[in-house]
Amino acid sequence: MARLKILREFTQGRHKHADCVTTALSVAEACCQQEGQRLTPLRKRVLQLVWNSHAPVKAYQILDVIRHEKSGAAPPTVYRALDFLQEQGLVHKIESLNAYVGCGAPGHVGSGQLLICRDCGEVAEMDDQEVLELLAAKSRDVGFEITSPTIEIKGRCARCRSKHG
Amino acid sequence: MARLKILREFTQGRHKHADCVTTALSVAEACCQQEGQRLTPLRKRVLQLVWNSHAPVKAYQILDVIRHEKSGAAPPTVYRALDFLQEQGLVHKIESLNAYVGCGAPGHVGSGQLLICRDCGEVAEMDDQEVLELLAAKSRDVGFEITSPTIEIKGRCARCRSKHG
DNA sequence: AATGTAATGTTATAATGTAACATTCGTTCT
DNA sequence: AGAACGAATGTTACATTATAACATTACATT
Repeated sequence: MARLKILREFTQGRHKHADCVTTALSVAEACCQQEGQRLTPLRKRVLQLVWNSHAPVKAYQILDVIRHEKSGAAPPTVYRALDFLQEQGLVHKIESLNAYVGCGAPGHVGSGQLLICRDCGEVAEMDDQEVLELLAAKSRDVGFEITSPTIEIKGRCARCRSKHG
Repeated sequence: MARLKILREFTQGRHKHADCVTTALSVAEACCQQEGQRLTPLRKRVLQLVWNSHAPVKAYQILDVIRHEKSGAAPPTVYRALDFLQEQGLVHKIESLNAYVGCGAPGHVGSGQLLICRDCGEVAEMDDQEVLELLAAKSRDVGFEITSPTIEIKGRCARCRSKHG
């Protein structure tokens, strides 16, 4: 089973979450630097709020926080930051939940496979070439050329399975 | 490339679309009959409206039509019908578009792979066991057990590719 | 400092979806 | 036939998600 990359793992029990956030932010800094993009304080703050949870975060949850920090924050404040972060591949939108998660490996826009645990709500991300290639091959059989697949898989993570049967 | 089933094809050029609709409706009749479910006139009409296009249809587009036919139609009128149709596997929701398409092979809830053409907007549906099995295997490697995958693939259909390069 | 673009602020509204309760319709039982 | 029950629909109100459009501010370059 080569080529299975994990971009974002489930937290198996406790972990030092501050580290996830710190890492994500410094990776983001580096990534934007490289691309000549500006990770402004607002964008950085939104990214931090997305990373504050291993479960998907909703735009209006972020807005609620930002409102307490900046008077005059409004939906576009948050959506624009999220759009930017998505373009940079720093966050993914989970379409089936209208919510957002941080991406563990930016530069890497919208191709991973998101694993969403129905019990604990956490989201992991795989990036598997075999899956993409198989999908591409099957699509080609129908004459279809893939530009961007959205793969969101609901199920149960290892920890929840071992916990309640 | 065994096991690749096509549940819903792209329309390659013209076709007698009335036939798609007629077939879908009678399949639905049979399917509900079998399951002891009631395909009421309202539900049937909504299904028909979903099938009227090979492109995804929005809930409020359906509502606009229904409003002209029944005074007092409101969002729940449509959403309830759509919920029922989804439960029966007669339509799929495309999460990334907030829109609906008819399913070519009911009884078959939420497992196909939707192919969405960025140019013409049409949607086809594959149901490929290999893809599902590969995803299941890869997920298992991470300890994850799939309950329901959402696979929505954007790209270009054969016809649009041959038409504009 | 002057200019131009990117980012953010601000107001308003559009688009999507659901909660909660009332009424009607169909079936079954007597 | 009539009563009684649950399923389906009607109805009102509102919650959630997202964008348009225009004004202002911040930043980089000249």
